[in-house]
Amino acid sequence: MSTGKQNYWLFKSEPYIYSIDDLKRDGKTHWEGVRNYQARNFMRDDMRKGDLILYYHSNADPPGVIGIARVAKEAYPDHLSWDNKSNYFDPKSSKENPRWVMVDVEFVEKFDRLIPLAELKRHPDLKEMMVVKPGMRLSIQPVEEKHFKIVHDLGTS
DNA sequence: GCCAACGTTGGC
DNA sequence: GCCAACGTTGGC
Repeated sequence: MSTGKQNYWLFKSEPYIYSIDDLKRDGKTHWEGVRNYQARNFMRDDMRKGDLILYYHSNADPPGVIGIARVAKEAYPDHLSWDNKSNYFDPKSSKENPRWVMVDVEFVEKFDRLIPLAELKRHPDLKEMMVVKPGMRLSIQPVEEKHFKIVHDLGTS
């Protein structure tokens, strides 16, 4: 899957924990605390610097895509996983043998409006997009280029 | 706040 | 290696 060409992603974040406005303020952040193997493998194996990200607000009212971010640094060990004072501590991870990784993400743009999940579900050309599938909980998802472009257009037109 | 869907853990 | 119990996610 990692072909060297640009890939596209969707990152979920709960806005009251870390919203796109937080990312805009910070400019760049560590995408910390991913503790799901599928999501980790995407970060570790397929994510490249410059990949573009649909920034998704989950557990929001309504949930949906609110902007664009970019991969600023490729996967490296998540040091919080061996920090026993962190919420993200995992006793099975160590400095010698890290189990989890994170990437750095930078702000690109905030949409003029949030594109609600319901609107994505309704869109005839987004039926195959992962995020609209029932029961899809993965917090980091690959996105097809054509889907990325459609959602980007919805957010900026 | 509910709860269905899903992932992980751990006893056997 | 099965699978029940448990914890988490996240839309509603």
